[in-house]
Amino acid sequence: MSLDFRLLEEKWQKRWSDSKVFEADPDPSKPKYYVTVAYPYPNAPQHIGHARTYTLADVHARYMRMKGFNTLLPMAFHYTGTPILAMSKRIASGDTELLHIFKDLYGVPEDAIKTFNVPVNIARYFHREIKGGMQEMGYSIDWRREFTTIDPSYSKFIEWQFHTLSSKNLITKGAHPIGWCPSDKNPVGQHDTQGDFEPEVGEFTAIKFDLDGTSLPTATLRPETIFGVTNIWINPEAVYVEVDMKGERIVVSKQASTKLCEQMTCIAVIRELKGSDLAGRYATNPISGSKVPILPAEFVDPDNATGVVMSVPAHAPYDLLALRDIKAKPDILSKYGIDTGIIAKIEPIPVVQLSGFSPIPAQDVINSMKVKDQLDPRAEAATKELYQKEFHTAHMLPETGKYAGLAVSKAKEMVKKDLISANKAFLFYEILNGPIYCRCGAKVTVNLLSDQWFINYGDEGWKEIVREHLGRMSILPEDLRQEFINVVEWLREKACARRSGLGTPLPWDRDWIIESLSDSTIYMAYYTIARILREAKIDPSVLSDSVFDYVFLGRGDHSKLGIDRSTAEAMRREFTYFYPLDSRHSGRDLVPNHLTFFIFNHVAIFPEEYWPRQIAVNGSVLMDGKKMSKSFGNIIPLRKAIKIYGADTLRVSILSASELMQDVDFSDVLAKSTKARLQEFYSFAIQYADADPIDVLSMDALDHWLASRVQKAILQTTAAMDCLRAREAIQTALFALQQDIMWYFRRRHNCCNDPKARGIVKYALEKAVRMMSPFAPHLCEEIWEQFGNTGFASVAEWPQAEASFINEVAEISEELLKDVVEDTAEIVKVTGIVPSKICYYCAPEWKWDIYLKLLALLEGGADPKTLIKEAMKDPDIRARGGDAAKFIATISPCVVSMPKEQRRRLVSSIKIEEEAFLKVNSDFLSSYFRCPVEVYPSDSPAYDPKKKAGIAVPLRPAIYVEGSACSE
RNA sequence: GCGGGGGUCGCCAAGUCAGGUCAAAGGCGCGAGGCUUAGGACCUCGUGGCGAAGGCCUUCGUGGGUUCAAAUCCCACUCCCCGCACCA
Repeated sequence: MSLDFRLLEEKWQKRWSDSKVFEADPDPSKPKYYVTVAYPYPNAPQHIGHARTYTLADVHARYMRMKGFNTLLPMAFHYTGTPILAMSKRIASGDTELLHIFKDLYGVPEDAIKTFNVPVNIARYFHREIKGGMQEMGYSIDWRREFTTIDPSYSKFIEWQFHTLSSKNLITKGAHPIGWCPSDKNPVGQHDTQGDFEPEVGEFTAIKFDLDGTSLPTATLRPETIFGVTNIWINPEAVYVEVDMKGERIVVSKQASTKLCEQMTCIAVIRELKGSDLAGRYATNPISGSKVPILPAEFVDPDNATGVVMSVPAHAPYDLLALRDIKAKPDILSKYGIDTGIIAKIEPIPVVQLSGFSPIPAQDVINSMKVKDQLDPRAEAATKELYQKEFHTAHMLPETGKYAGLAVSKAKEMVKKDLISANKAFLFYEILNGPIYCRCGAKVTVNLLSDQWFINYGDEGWKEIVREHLGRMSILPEDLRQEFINVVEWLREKACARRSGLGTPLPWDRDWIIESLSDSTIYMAYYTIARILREAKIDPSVLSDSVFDYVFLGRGDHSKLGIDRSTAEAMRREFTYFYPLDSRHSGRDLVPNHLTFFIFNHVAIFPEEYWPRQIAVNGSVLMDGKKMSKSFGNIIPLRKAIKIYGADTLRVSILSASELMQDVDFSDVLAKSTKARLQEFYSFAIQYADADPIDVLSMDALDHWLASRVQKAILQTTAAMDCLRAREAIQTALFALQQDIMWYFRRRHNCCNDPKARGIVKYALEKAVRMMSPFAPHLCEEIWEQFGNTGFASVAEWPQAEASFINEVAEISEELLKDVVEDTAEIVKVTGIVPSKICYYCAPEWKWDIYLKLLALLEGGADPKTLIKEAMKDPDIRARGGDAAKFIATISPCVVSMPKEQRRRLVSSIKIEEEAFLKVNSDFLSSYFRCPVEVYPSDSPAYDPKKKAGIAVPLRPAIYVEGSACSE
């Protein structure tokens, strides 16, 4: 009886859509719940990794809907940004690698690709693709509110956002270095480079050493070591130029002069000279005034920074090595006509004190890492290691004047600042992980954008409000709260606009496009009005700031907005009904940026009552234990996965494989076994479709047990759902409950034709179907319908535990029976006896009295150490004498180690009538072990050949197994 | 370096916040049996060691400590993953 999941899914998706069950409108008579999830960037199809976040959000929305909330889950598409532009360009230029990805990996049809030379067509194509996937997954989205971030109305909304931020002085302007293609005259991000390398920009301090009236800027990452300079290095074979920089003469490598042009204006080359022309001359240290020689060194790369390096042999392994090399081969000097005597005088000058090292730490590192010479690759590693250590732990020596005693990390900043303000240095930016090439083939350089716009997340007043609100927000999982707090602390100014890309132009400087992390922080508010804007056919041009002020801030007079009054009021109603956002869902990679910006922008723009309530974050998905990536070829597009496994299977697999923040390891076996489970659940459930309703009056102890277990499952599942522990919810609602039902079956001798039993099983299944409905909605709708219900399971009421069905005595008794079965089976197994008769001996009254007394003592807070003494104070127990003492001694360890909850249950329940209970169920035991079963009181057993009765303990009857030992 | 997450009995993975039902759920894999001409599917049992009576012994990254009791709490150490931005 194989079930066609796809057919079933289509059936229910159509019905949901036809009946508009997931369309939410304001309804003041019902409480609302508003869930959003980060909208997708449509430059590729989604894969099962994306599905995790969206499925969890959907499950959450579905759960809240069943709990009676008027729940809204909308979706939109984030067209903003540059990657789509870059892709379009690559397609237009016939890039075969990308064509291959589109065609073979993503399955994009040929004629669609033909349109991809227009960037927005890529977005439109994948938009449709992603949306199709979401619909096929059965997400309960209100599609009427869909939009894209390049819709003109959305742009007006973003303009309003930026005007509002600006009016609160949260937008600043400044200089910002970025990776740059000198040929395209455009910034380059990772997606613009050959091999997808993210350009890393490093900041060098170029310190100006005076050279007979011109200056020689030595570029360094460690300006604080200026005190230890013994000489300057240049590459003797490289070409240097003397240039005019803002009226000042400087000498740098030829390559550096080109780069300086990108980083500042007014560079004019005056003359070229060879590196060797500089060698042997002296330059003046701008801080100490001492003169140091300029020496040739091969390791100096003219294409790195200024091509001039200051030598600090005490702390820089390269410098020490170069000096050593030169000393070993003084003829290098004579080759360039330099007096070989000058190097003899050069001695390293220590600048910082690094504990655990000699005054010349560079020497220590060279020795320990066995670096040969300046061209040895280990020199690089040695430099890194020493720099790390010094930066974080070393302190400046007394010889460094005002910087003495400062930590290197502090001193570095101070020296840099002081030198720059004294015009003795300037900043020079360089690509650190270069060379990196733009896709056009040009080498990426650094450009200093002087008029960059920022959102000032470093604003202390703003941070304070964010901190305070964050403290009130719910963060799921709670473990992530600290990370959010940290992010708020180190957030600084964030560049918020770019020169290119899709998106909204900055309203006051239209050469800039607002970048994607800045135009996606408050759009959850836009969903509340998107439908109205479309339905009322509002012309975007009338969406002035005052309209948004009215709708979102309740400011202004609606008669002067320039739009229809009823429309304005409808938008305001919609916003005030659904806002604040109750839960924001996203993957954990967005914690340090989007999710935090989201809080920042909300508290800056909206009134306090509309600030977000909760953030829910989930981990990612691995494929067969490996990260999904194009190069591994292990990405399964979502729609393909749906075709293979079905939506419900995917939903349950992804959410049941691990808890919230852990990575899920998806695999074919996981999906297949999940599918089998769901299939089994379905086939099992429909067998009970026509069962009678539960008949409370005729329920026996076992029925009460199952009914009680159902209530426990409801309680536990609900608690798990409340903190989005989807895995636990599925485990409980599906697997645990199923196990209980299976046990019930065995107890009924696998025969459930009895209408009464069928009724109770259906009752349990009906609860399970409701609880599974958020996870496997299509399958549950199908069962729900076959169970004879009208309406959708998707909006059925979430089950509530019925207190009258909770029956601790039934549960304790049933546990007793399971324990008895288990213990008996253990004995049979270990002894190898083939049982011909089994006898059980139940503990006598007096043991129960003591047992319960001990439990009560512990419950009353007695110290486990003195429990025995405490118990012996009791006159009734003393009266029993030795037997009692012996009994207490045997059971006290197990009484003491009993979990609190169990102890409480036993103390508060009425006593279990073991003997009667086992006698009633001796048929079951007898058929289980295929032999006669007898139950006796242990104080007067009618048959006890091996004298076992004495060891009986409450809830642990003594067992005697009689039979022939198996000879093997 | 800073910040965050993690290391559990073949693999995946619960359990840790609130110490005790924890030799430690569940899934996968593996082994035995049942069912089948066989395979698959399915069902039952087993899957740290020992055990002819329900027990005992050794385990939760490593080493200490607290406690009647530690996978769980405290301290130290170690290894792995991720982020440190202008990029979605």
